[in-house]
Amino acid sequence: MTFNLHPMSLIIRKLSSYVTLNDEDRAALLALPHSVRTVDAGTYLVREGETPGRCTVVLSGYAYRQKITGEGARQIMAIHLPGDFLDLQNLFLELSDHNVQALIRSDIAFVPREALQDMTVARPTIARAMWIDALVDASMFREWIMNVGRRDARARIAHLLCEFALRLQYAEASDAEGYILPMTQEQLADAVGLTPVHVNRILRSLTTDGLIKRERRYLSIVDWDRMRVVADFTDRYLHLDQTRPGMLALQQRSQNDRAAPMQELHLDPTQ
Amino acid sequence: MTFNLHPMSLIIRKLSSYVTLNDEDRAALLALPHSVRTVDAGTYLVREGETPGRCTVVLSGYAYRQKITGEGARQIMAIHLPGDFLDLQNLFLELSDHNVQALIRSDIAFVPREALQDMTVARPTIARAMWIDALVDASMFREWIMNVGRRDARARIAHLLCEFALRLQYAEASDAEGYILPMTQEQLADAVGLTPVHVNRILRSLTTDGLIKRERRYLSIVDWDRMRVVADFTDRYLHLDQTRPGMLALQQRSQNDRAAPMQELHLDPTQ
DNA sequence: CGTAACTTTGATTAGTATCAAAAATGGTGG
DNA sequence: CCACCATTTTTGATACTAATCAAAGTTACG
Repeated sequence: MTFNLHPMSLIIRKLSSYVTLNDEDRAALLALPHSVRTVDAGTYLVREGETPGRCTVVLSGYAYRQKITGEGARQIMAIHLPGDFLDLQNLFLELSDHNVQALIRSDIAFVPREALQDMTVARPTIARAMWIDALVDASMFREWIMNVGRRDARARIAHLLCEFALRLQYAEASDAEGYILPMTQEQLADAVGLTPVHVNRILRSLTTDGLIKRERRYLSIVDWDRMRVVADFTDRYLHLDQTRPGMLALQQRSQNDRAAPMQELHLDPTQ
Repeated sequence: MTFNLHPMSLIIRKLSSYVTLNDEDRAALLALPHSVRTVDAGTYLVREGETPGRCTVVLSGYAYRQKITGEGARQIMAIHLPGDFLDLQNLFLELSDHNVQALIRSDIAFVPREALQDMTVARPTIARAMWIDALVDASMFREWIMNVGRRDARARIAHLLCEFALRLQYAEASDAEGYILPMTQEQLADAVGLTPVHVNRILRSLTTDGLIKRERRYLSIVDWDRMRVVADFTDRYLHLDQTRPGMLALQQRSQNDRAAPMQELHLDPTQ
């Protein structure tokens, strides 16, 4: 899978989902200095403890954020799709607190950090969009804390599968039927805080229960209604409802097809 | 515990830990419209699904971020200390994806959301500081994902206790000996993804093993060296190393006293 | 000083991890 | 195009951590 478009067009598309860019904004983005490289699966894009001198953007493929505990256990904290910025999380922090790796062979754009930092001053609208992007990432981190902290194995895995389906659909990187799950079961396990063996068993149980279908790595969610319940999935945390010129149609569709209102929570925890 | 200083001075102090504010920046902050209110424990400061019309800052007391699963289980995703902004996470997002509540009776400052948004355009340095603050929050979220996903019960709890100790010390809200743990064991459980019963057992085992000491809610870490190992704790994710005029002394001290170098990880996960 | 909230303890169960190994898949070079 | 090897997925048997259920102490508070 090689990348043909102008790399910055993907970024423009992404930022346009958060704010309305004017011509100058677009011109500034197109003028950003950058290089593009194809990297193999596993290539480190950012390393814990280092000061990234550049910001990276996924053009094609996937990347993931990861840390290793003192015991050697790995926790995956995020998966990134084409169009995602990888280093807004580090843009203003001296030392990276986690690793970022390519999940599969991917095309990556590299932009000098200073160029982006300068842009945050020169072009407030772009700054705002990048800020929003970082906030949405943070929201996903919060949901993952909940996923791993308070849902059982079945719900955790189902939740991750739902999240992928929706994000890929929004990124227009999947057909309506399903998608190619880009991760091994071991990586899945590290994303949901389980063992690979257990992930395997749950995946099959989801399959035999008629919630999902799998052929090789191709996965489709067969019964969205039941799946949403099992996964305890609501898409609010993805913040897909921001101003998205030109994406409203898609948004509508997804809301009808799959995001039918779950009954509202009105729990009032004692404190 | 009532709050006597000018509310904005706390914010200035906080932001100064990330950037160098000039007189105009300080003046702009002091001129921010705001109100102060004392709220009881449990008071909701932000509700999931709502659009917060104001940004809140903890002046005294504590606040926490929280979500409830469909099954009714609560996950606490962050604890905030005096000086922390609560709504930078929502500043540019339409609907809040989580709840924020006061942990104990607290003094809270409310700033109109637009006033802060305007400031991000008018005063880039302040914008940058607020952005950094949000990024540090995100870093803490990542660490919590790892805590809850890949550490066992003992390490999880120990880690949280270490985090508190360090953050409180930096906020100069604790003496050198220890601190008042502001949470019930049930809340602790919800922060680390365990049951209160199990938290209780682990706390005692940490006590009998001579790692911590407890009198009522007052907690002190007796053996930092062993505690750091048990907790798998490193403070990098707190990003206390940003430019901090006037706080270098404290930082030095903490590095000598408690943050002695752990042996570096050089694990190279297969991918 | 009485009551609600919180902490502590015990006994049992459930959910995942661990260990081990076989089957399937994917890629590579001959 | 096939044989081979590494990786990934699947399965089984057992161990263990943490959850659950239940209830007694303890502390905080009006």
